[in-house]
Amino acid sequence: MQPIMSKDVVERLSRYRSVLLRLKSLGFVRVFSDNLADALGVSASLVRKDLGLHGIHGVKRGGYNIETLVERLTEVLGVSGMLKIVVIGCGHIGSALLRTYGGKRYGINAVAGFDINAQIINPMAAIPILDVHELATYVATQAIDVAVLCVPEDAAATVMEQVRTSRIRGVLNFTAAHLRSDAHCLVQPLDIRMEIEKLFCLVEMSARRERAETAPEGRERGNDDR
Amino acid sequence: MQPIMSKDVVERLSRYRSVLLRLKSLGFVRVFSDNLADALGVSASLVRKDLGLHGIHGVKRGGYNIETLVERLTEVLGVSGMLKIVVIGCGHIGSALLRTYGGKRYGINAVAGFDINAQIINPMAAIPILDVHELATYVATQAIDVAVLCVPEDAAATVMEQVRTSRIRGVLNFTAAHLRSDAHCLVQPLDIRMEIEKLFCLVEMSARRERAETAPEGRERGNDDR
DNA sequence: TAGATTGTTAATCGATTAACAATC
DNA sequence: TAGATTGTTAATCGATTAACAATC
Repeated sequence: MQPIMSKDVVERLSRYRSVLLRLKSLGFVRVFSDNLADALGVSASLVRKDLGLHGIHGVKRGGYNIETLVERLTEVLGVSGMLKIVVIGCGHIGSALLRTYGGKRYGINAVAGFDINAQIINPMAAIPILDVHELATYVATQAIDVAVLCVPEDAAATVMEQVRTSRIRGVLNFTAAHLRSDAHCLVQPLDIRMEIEKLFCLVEMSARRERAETAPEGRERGNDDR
Repeated sequence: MQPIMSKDVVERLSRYRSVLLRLKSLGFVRVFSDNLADALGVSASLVRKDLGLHGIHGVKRGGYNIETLVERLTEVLGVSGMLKIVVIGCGHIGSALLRTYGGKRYGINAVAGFDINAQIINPMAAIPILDVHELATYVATQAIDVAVLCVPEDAAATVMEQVRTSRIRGVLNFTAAHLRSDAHCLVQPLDIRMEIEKLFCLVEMSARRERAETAPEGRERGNDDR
């Protein structure tokens, strides 16, 4: 009933769901595989396969009911209810995430921050900021499964050791450090610097391609790119 | 000489480079395809192919020279020098990015922020925060190619229209809005909420799998997951 | 020389799409 | 009914890996 999903499939199901929530809020009731395919830039076959493989079926000629489709996707993805997270490292990015997701918005609830800087530790705040040493205890009592890691790169490995001894099962790693997943804890990298770099690279490449297309067909140095 | 790269290839080349910079800083001089393969979790064949396809060659038995490898990758990726960006939308996340990347750290230089809120506009600050209406003029005179979009989701489409009329060629989209790339401007999504959601989903799935493995072999409801 | 690593081809693998019968 | 859309199979495509000759 629950086939093992690749990251790509999780990504697509999550995007289907996001698109469907929008359609629903616009008052739409039904959707066709074609519509979802257009929205994601994939083929309609793939949409139907993605859904069918998870036991989600439409009706021939009538498409899919958005309401039930969202329900089923939420179930399959396991993202019903508030997703509770803690933020480890309350610097610029960490604090921003606490403020953004501290308000139970977007289905996510950042319930606490952790840091080593005594100056910013404040257990009495609406969203408490605690000492990292209390992490294991806190996540155990509060049943937290997922943490967002925003500490300085140098500190990442050490902090990650502490995370591994806790009940945390998933880490979104905002640091540039290479942290490995293990059987107990899944680490997902999200390196903003690298994303910016990749973007520059893709932009530069598309510029090169344009130049190549605009340029006359004549052979030039290094034109043997085949 | 410059084959068209898929996003996956760009991602890998960028990661090779990042790993190599670390090795270099540790005093390493040579690296084998095996090493890079281990670091990224791919095969050594793929590493050699990735490099070879871009005219980067090692020596049999001697591996690759890290120094020249980094140079060549930097060149191929087009990420030499400071990468100048502007940040559009200076809320929690936007401000955090300005502060993090405003200091020419990490090879990235956030040179200005843009917002519509008159209260936070401050053209005299070290990193000026300007009115969004000045965006086109600013990026034209300062030769900015890439922007990071951190406005509220509702505002994203409108702001993106303004971005499209500017010289901006690449946008890192932190909003949840679905913004399309076009021939002129490449939009790269980075939806933190969705990343957190995906992480929860992957964690949940790995938990399910464990339960399935631990559980006795006996047939149960929904055990026909094949 | 013997051993190790690259460069490159052929094989494999998985993901995606095309196509079409089933059917609403 | 005719037309449209699903569900599903077979075909395609691209990416990755295995394997090995070349060679340092």
